[in-house]
Amino acid sequence: MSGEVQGDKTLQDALRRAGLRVTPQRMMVLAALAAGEGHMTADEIFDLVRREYPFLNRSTVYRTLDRLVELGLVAVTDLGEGVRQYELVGTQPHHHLVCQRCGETIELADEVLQPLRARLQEDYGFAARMDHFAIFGLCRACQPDGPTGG
Amino acid sequence: MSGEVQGDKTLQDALRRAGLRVTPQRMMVLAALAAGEGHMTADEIFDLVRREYPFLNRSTVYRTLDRLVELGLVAVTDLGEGVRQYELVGTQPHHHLVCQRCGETIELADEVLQPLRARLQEDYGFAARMDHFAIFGLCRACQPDGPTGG
DNA sequence: GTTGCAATTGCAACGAGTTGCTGAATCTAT
DNA sequence: ATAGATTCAGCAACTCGTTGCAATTGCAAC
Repeated sequence: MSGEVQGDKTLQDALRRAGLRVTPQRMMVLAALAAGEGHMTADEIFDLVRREYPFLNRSTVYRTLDRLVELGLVAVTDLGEGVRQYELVGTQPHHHLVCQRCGETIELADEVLQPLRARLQEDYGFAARMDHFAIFGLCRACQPDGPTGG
Repeated sequence: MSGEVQGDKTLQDALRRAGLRVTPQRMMVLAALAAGEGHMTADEIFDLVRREYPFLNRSTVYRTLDRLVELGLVAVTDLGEGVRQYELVGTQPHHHLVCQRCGETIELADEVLQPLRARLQEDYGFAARMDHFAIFGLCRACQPDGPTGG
């Protein structure tokens, strides 16, 4: 990842504005996230960065990801696979319905969550951060027989 | 066992109906869940059961809890504390808003999630299992431009 | 009561993620 | 460019949770 990725500067600024230091490790984690399309696990990021910088430590990756999530630059999601998925925020937000039986995941448009988000803000004064959400349950095929069936 | 709890029979039946065996370990895990009020971690359950039955293994607790969750008898929630919370389903379902900054948790009535649940069923044919949900974000006090200014 | 078989347990080893500590690096001010 | 203050990286050890395997147990049929 020796190439400057579009947005590097922006991400650097975001770190600075939050009072965080800009370190090579952080930039490399960010670059890895930008290089990968969609979700990445911490380990995928770890491996990708280590191709160029083999001294990076696992805990650094995790700590960096935690900071980025706090900042709202990165979204974490537990899709129930035993590993968390990380993703740069900034693209179109989307979410997932995960079937607990067959494992299928259905993509969910963000607008479906808007009413809930609005209500939480109004009634509870709570700013829900649902950048990349996972909702568990049963997909159509795995449901017993619908509401009327048995 | 000294821990006969109201509902033991019902829970036994539920296991049987699901084709699962009724084992002392399972009943003890269930009894522990019934004894504890509200959420319990796997370790709390483990410790509680081991007071009477010191030979119980950790993995048995986890596997039992997994089965119970599959059956819908128990709800798991990750409140972001690094440990999962388990709770017997059957009481009034409730959920939590968790502030990522100060850690405060606000209880959320189940009815707030009904519209979302209904829409997921209608539009996606997906039966969301939200027994005990955690939604992360920022509470009123921790929001940059809150009512009292930032 | 005994038998047979599948489900379940315990064990040990593993994988993901976290934490306290110390030396190193970043940033600010000069 | 340098010094000082403070954050951050790397390490190692730890916790929570999972998994493969062999021995055991629950349950139903005899």
